Amino acid sequence: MTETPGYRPLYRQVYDILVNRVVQGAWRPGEALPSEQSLAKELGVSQGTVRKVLDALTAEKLLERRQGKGTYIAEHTQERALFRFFRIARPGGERLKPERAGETVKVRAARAAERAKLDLERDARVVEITRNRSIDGQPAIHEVIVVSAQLFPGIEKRASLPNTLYSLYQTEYGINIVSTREEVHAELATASDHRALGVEVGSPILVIDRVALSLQERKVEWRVSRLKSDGFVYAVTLT
Amino acid sequence: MTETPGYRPLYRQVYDILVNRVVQGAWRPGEALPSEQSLAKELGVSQGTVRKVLDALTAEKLLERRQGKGTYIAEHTQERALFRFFRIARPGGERLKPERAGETVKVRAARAAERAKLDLERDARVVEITRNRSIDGQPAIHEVIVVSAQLFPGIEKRASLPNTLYSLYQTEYGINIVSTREEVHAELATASDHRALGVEVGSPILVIDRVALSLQERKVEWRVSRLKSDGFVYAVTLT
DNA sequence: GAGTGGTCTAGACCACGCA
DNA sequence: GCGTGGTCTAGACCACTCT
Repeated sequence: MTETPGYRPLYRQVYDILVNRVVQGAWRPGEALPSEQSLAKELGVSQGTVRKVLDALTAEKLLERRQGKGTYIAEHTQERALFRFFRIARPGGERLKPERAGETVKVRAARAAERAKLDLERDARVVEITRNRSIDGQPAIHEVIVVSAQLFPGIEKRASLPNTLYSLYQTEYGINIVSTREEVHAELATASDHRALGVEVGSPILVIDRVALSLQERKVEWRVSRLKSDGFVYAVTLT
Repeated sequence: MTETPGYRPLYRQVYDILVNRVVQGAWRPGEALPSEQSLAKELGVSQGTVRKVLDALTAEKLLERRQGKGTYIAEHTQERALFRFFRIARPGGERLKPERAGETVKVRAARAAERAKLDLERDARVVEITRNRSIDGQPAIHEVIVVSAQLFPGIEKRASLPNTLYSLYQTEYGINIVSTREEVHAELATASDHRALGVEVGSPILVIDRVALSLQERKVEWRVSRLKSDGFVYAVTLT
């Protein structure tokens, strides 16, 4: 995948060092990094080189920079995580916030499809979270979320899971979700959709199949969301 | 929308100057810009400042830089335009290329919905392009594309339109499409879908509603694509 | 070898946040 | 007033392309 470097720019090395530190939890979410000057001195490079790396990491939304204050580990707060990866809106563009409306959690052996999606070992176990979500008080989304039980030990014993799981992954397990790959298609509502969403059997349903990737490109979560299609759209801006 | 600058960094001014030149067609797609040094001298700034701007424009995919050669206006080639904004794939991720399979073009008065979507005047006229597309020889997509007749004079008289309209917009009309806003939802196939796509009435259809924006954030094109849903997905990576 | 973009440095000054 | 990030400069050297 990655080609032979042959030549490895300084800022690339600095980049790897800093990413490693972040991954290893050298700083907690929300915590400030050392200043450009001190990082530069410590790593033996110029401030400009450190700056280039910090800017790149900021563009990747791993860090946040505030003039006059410092550079911080980006936090997957409820708000931010929600709007970064939650793409459901009203036709025309109005952003929506889903509320939670029922959830079940269980641990079981991984199925073949799950092992394939998440690159799991043959005897791996997974945590399955099933949740229904409402928008404006109406049932709208039914989600099945699958993660490796090994990666998230004890997650099934938590009393309540946050609305945005990604902030939990980050703060409790040190796993940063930085990107997702989604595939969207249309289906007809089944009897189970009728029970979960209150739609008629045979009405159109939008199905969103998402794999969430961590900073190290590891496949961390598989999530299939079934969305009632009248009054909602899946909205994306491509650039 | 835009706030008062109050303070306007040099590189911002240089950015605006260069974007204006590109928009005004100072260089043709594929053509090389002057070197960093000569731009710096001409604009009275340092090479580093010019570089920052050129890097930013490269990130926006408006320019391409090649070490040892120069900086070029990015071309919306068939290949690149296709893969940049065409998000249809096989489940699992395999990218697809659509073939054209029938097209009609007409000019008519804009409807209210079209005026709203494209910010058109009350008496505006539009060009409507209806096309069917096949994938692997099977009808798969039905598209209705609407653009302002004023923005694209004579486009309806062209003998044949390219597979990717965006390269035509760029080379013949100097309009660069840099982003799109898409809304995806599910519907049931109608009789017209049955005729165009060969699917049964009542089967699930993925509908993609896209507005394409030019460099100046102008709404240039409205496109509604109806996609047969078995065997195809709308695939996107969020970061 | 000449010319281009790519990396890196050292140092200056500006804008911002805070004590 | 101090420390932070943000902008800008001038100059050096490296890597790549073409002649």
